[in-house]
Order: sequence, then structure tokens, then C-alpha cells
Amino acid sequence: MFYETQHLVIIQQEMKKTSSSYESIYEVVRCIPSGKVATYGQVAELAGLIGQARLVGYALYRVDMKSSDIPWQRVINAKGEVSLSPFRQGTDYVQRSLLEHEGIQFNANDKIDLKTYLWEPEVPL
DNA sequence: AAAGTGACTGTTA
DNA sequence: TTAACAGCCACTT
Repeated sequence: MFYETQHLVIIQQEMKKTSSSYESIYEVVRCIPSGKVATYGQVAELAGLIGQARLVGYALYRVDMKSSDIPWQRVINAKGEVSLSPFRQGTDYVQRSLLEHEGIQFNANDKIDLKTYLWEPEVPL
């Protein structure tokens, strides 16, 4: 997709894929720089969990704001929008607010231009 | 133990 | 362009 296969191999070797532990996911999210965003699928891929975007969403749901060392707000869906959910109790608005504070702009359709803001990892961590 | 449910996504129509 | 679908898998009932 966006990365050299070689890079993926390296990253996957370093990240443990202990299912039921979301450490690899959190590790990737921590690498997203301020002012950039990553998609759920992208994070899953980098964490060695290809095709399991939903797992990333679930992992972030567990963390949410309790852990301040994880920039959870920088993960959005593939359409470039903040994923909404009735269970988020307004934290979706908080997410948008945090991103705008980092300099990310939303267009008239409440979407983020991925061409401009999508995180493109250097080789590797 | 089986079935339902999501902070998802690529494909198909 | 948008929308429905089918995979996806940990968790909860």
C-alpha cells in the first residue's frame, strides 16, 4: 500500500503480535506526529495486523482519554473523517477539536484531506 | 457454546 | 458519488 514491503517486514518483526494485547497498536499510534493523521487500516497494517482495522478501533476505544501518552485523536477512518459512535459520548467532538488545535483543517464536509495530512512513516522507527 | 456487535475497509453495483 | 456487503476478530451475552 503506502510502504515498502521490506519496511513492513522489519516493523512486524519488532512488533509482537500477541492478540488480545494491543501493545503493537499503541506503539504505532505513539509514532504518529502532531499535525498528521493515520487511518485505522494503516495503523493495523503497521502493527502487523493487516486487514484488522476494526481491532484498532476497539483498542483505541479501550484507551480513549485515560492514557495521555497515546495520541488517539490522530487516528481517523479511510474516508478522512472522524468516526462517530453513540458510545463515544461526545469524545468525537473532542477529537476534532484536538486535531484542529494541531493545525489540521476540516473541509465543508467535515473531512480531512488525506493527501495533505496523512502520515507517511519514514522507514522506521 | 453460538450469536451479535463494533472508533473499519475494499469491492461491487 | 454513495451505499450496501462481506470479510474481519476480540468481546460480550
